[in-house]
Amino acid sequence: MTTSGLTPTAQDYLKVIWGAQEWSDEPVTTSALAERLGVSTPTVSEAVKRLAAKGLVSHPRYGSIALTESGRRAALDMVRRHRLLETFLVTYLGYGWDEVHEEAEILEHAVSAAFVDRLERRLGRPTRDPHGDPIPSRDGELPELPAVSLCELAEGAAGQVARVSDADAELLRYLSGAGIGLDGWITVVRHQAAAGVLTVEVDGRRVDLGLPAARAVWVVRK
Amino acid sequence: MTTSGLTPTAQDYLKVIWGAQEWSDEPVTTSALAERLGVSTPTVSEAVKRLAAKGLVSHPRYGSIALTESGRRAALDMVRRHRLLETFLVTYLGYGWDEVHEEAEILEHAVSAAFVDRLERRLGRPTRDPHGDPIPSRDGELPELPAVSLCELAEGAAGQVARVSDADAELLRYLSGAGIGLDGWITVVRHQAAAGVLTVEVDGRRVDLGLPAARAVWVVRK
DNA sequence: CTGGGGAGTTAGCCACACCTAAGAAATTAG
DNA sequence: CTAATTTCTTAGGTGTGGCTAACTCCCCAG
Repeated sequence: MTTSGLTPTAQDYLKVIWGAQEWSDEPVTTSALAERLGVSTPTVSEAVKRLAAKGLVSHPRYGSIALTESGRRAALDMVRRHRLLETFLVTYLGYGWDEVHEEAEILEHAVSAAFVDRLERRLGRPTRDPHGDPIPSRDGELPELPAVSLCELAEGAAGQVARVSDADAELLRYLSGAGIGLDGWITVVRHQAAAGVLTVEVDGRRVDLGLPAARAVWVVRK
Repeated sequence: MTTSGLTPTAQDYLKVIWGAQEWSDEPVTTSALAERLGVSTPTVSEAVKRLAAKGLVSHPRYGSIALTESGRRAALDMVRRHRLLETFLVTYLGYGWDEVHEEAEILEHAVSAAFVDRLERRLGRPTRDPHGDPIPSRDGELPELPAVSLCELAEGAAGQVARVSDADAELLRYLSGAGIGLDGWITVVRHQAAAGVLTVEVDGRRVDLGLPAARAVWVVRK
């Protein structure tokens, strides 16, 4: 219901705006959206104008873009679709966790609400996707998990992997190769801030992670 | 490969042209396509012009529209996608055979070639969809089944249901209710051509079918 | 063999989603 | 506090996919 009547492009904009809002305090700007969506700023300007006309976002001239309540609902519906689809691709079709994002990105615009509900039931109402991201409920609830980035962990501290950013498929493959996967245990051995390297121990093996990699891995302490 | 680079609309046109070519000898006209696609004739005219420019169809001015070889390949790829998806929706998500067509109609444009191949493997390389329609192979082979419409059967003759047209969901529900399903046995009891009614026997029960219903059911004799 | 009438195409319009180039606003620098 | 720079928007163009209205072509009937 909430996403019907929206074009795939509009759905994408809402999802990206939601993500930008969620993961940082910086204002959501035209250029930031253009960057993430891979389009020019005028294209974003026009699209945001259309979204505002539909009451899905607010955008004071030259100001920061924000979702309205109905915009947020639509965005979360897309996130729900995306994460359920990723779960399906892994558990039913045997995709790797590095391969699902692109496919889900397209499929999320194509499946019906009935499909999503059936899929959720069939998958056993999962609470997180293959990367550990929580799956929003049908009514827009999004469980918050108490995880922190590997970077936040002090030397000697250990944690269980709860979430890994799916933004970079290459990185996901690297992490798999290093033995890092969901629910695995990691101990931080040494911070080398200057070198931008974090040494961790996984399954008794030592692994050096660059800062981007370390930032992408979220763990639950202890 | 063969369908990539085509818009969903173009894919739909090709599929409909293929269907029109396949199921009747009548020339494929602009107005026939407009009818089936639910758009105006000028819209079809423009779209066909674009398809012809891409070498997917031939259309002599004011003449009949026909697929080229590459057009046929693309159309069959869409048919393959559609039928595999219908099979999936029934076997994995528990859809009824009357509910799958619409959903597959959208999904067929969204799934990747890799998805289709994985799905086919996962489903055990099925040869027909939930309505008995044969599923084209990846290289465009389409098994022909030796079935005839119920109408062709003489009084007293029996046959096994091999294929039911999925064009009308209402009709599919009616047939299910009457106990008619894939692989079931049917005996023709009486033709009443004047009344447009065919009396058949299914599971020991007598059922009266109207002509549209009888035409939609295909059986293998004996 | 000439007129209609119906089918098909062209013309001209709108919306969406993209672009580049140019102009307006806000912020930052001097 | 002006000036320069960055950022955003407007202007104008393209392609796809729709529409209605008007025109053109083909064919059949008289």
